[in-house]
Amino acid sequence: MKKRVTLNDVATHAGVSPATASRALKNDSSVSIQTAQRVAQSADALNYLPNMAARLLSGGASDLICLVVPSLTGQTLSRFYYASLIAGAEETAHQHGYHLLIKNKKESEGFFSLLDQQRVGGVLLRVGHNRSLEQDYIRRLRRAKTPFVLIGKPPSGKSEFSIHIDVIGGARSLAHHFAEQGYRRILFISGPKRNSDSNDRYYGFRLGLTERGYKDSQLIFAQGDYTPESGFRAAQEHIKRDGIDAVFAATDHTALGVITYCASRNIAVPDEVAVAGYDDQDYAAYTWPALTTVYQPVHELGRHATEQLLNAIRNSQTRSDTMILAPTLVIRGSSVRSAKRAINHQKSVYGIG
Amino acid sequence: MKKRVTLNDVATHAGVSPATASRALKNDSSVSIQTAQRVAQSADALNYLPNMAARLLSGGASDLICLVVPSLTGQTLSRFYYASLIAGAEETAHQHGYHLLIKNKKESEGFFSLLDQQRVGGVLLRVGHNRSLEQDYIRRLRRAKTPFVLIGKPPSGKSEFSIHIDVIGGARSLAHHFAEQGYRRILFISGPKRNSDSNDRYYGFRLGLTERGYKDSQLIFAQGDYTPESGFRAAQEHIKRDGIDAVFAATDHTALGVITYCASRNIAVPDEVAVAGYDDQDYAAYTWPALTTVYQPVHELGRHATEQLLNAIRNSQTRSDTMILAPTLVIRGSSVRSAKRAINHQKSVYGIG
DNA sequence: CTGAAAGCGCTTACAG
DNA sequence: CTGAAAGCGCTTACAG
Repeated sequence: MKKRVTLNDVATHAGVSPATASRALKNDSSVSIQTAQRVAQSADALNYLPNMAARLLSGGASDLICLVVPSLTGQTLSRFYYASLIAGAEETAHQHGYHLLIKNKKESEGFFSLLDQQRVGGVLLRVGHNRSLEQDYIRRLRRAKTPFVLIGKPPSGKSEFSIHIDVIGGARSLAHHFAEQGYRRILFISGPKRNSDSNDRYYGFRLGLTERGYKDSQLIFAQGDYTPESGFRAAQEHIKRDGIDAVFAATDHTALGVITYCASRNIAVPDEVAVAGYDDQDYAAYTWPALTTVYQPVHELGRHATEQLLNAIRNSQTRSDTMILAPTLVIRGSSVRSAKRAINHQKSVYGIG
Repeated sequence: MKKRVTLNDVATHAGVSPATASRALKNDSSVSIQTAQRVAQSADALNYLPNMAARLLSGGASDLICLVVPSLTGQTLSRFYYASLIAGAEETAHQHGYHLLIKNKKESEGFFSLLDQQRVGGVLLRVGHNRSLEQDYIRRLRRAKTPFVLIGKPPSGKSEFSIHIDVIGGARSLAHHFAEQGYRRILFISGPKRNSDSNDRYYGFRLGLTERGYKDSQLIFAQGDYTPESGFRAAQEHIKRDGIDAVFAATDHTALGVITYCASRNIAVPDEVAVAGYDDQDYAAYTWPALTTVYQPVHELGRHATEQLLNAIRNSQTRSDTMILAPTLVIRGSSVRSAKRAINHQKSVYGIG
């Protein structure tokens, strides 16, 4: 069993002191270029890997990044979203030699102890679910001087680096699409109360309708919770009673509940009632009819957030920019009323000739 | 800014040496009970948290657990599955004071360096996708003497601790259900080639049919890849040509493609063709008709795997048991041929009748 | 630009 | 059962 190679070995090999080797390896500008090169070569030749425990103990930086998310299983939305987010973050972290730690937001003590011990080099914090808890996190992060990036909109009043998807814009463009199709009485089925994503979807959707001259009375709000069941129920309660001709559900899952309700009651989609969702889940192209929805670049969100964080770590700069990613409206059969066109659309989706 | 409290502080407070305090805190049997209690109280009183970097550097054990998964985004199956698995593992790890690291299996160098440096206390390795790579992992894990638990069936010939869901049993019980319903010509749509899960679903399903007296010629195999699209295509190719009256898709996603195909061709489900999937995705209860499927306790899988790993870490015992979790057959409307009602629904829903 | 030295906070033989 | 001491592998003032 060969001994692990240490900084000392590298230093000896390069003919310098461990101190110099240490500096050279972290690109300290005080080291001469030739020395730095020599050390780099030696490290390479010996296949040197720094011992993180030692580095950490003596005040060095950690190569761990922590992604803090709300419960992975709570809402039906979450699994899809967070798996993509984690994948994007992990991939990017790995490319830069970092490792990704996952923490549940509600387990704050565990996280804070990590922070107090400076065990993580940076933090990705998903926000928008529990402002006061999130404020606690931000406070602790600041105190620990640990770089962080917020995923979602930052709690108001603070300026942090944050990144989010333009949810309002996505919902707005969907409203414009509905307007083009000429729908007159529209049902919106929300996610859980106080969920900022759901609120933004409602806000953007209403904004888009207003811009197209709709009146408040043409938009009906139903409380939902992101589940298919809540979509089914809201459809059941409102579609007939309120003469609804189009439904925008805050989530594809919820839209699926609406489609199921319509199927069970012989209500033709989209000809009697148009339906749209949000998220572009895996299956959205394969419901019947295929579901109009908004694609969110969640994987890219994970990537960019991590890249920004690594930037902040390396430059120890505290920027407070906001980065916004654009979603994409995906129009499918469930919201396009021209029957023939819809059929053709289906055909092309499924490669039917 | 208050100084961090160290082992030394605890030792002083308890009136013992740091060495004794260290031993007491890790329940070394050589410490007297009274001393151990006193130290524990002091640690409590001072709110002591061990410095993991220091512990690690001096040969102590890590409080990190690493979960190694194949790509989180590759197959459509994966997101649902891995988000649940991660959630179960994270939750359990946290309860025991451990932190969870996520690694992509294909990024093996990063993982191996973690291993070589003894930075992780234990590893959860998801297997069943790439035997030779997985063998490499196991070899390195053994060499590093790092405790690990395999999630999935272990590569043959080796005895390791492993845990998996009884996929064969789940598919078998679904076959029995199909037999009860009296279906005569059955289409199976697989996942990707060489995917062990998919193979097990096929194997178990065929076994179940054989047990009920079916002949080989009554079961038709179609190659799929877990996507809805592959379900649509396989249905298109086989259902009419081969006179299929029931379809078992290796995944709910794929089953959804089959249902969509049937809807697009006015084929009544389940009255003309019964459909079943596997996984019990969030939406399975909300397709039309609701999808018969097999629920897999993935969250529990994550929990149990982590618990077993922590056991192995604490007792430094090398067990080689296999733990098997039972799936649950969930019978819904898509496979139960009861009614005129269903036919009428179908007709009106899709504007036939 | 470089080196000698102290120190980070623990663990673990080694003595008693 | 307990303590003194060395050491884990790095980083970083402090001198030059």
